[in-house]
Amino acid sequence: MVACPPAMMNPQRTRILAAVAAIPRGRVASYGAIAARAGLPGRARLVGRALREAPAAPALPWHRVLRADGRVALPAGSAGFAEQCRRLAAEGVTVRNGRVALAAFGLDPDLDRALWGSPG
DNA sequence: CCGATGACTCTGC
DNA sequence: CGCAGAGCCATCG
Repeated sequence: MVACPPAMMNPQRTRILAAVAAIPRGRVASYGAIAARAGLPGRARLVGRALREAPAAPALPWHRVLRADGRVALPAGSAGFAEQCRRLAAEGVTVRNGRVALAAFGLDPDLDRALWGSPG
């Protein structure tokens, strides 16, 4: 029998999920930003893995996580893609052709720095 | 240990 | 805007 699925509570993943959960409603953030906020700079892929293997968190606003260019990371046409666009729209986030204007809905670097206390 | 894969990102053309 | 290459790191065979 399998000891334990890879979905075990890891400190790293916990931080990632926490960073995702910290995204304000109606706003979006990139994988890289989440990774950085989770203390894992350069591990954007890890964020994707965490989200992919973290369906155990129904309250997790995973739909607020987009790629660095504001596009939905999921393949267009997939269930997840539609779901993400739907949830974003429900929060007032304008999704245009599977893409979100980070300039309008993305977290401002300056404001982010002020709120999160990142070194500047 | 090595090669392949992936909800990533940056740079160059 | 699109495509290709390289860098990145964790997981799997």
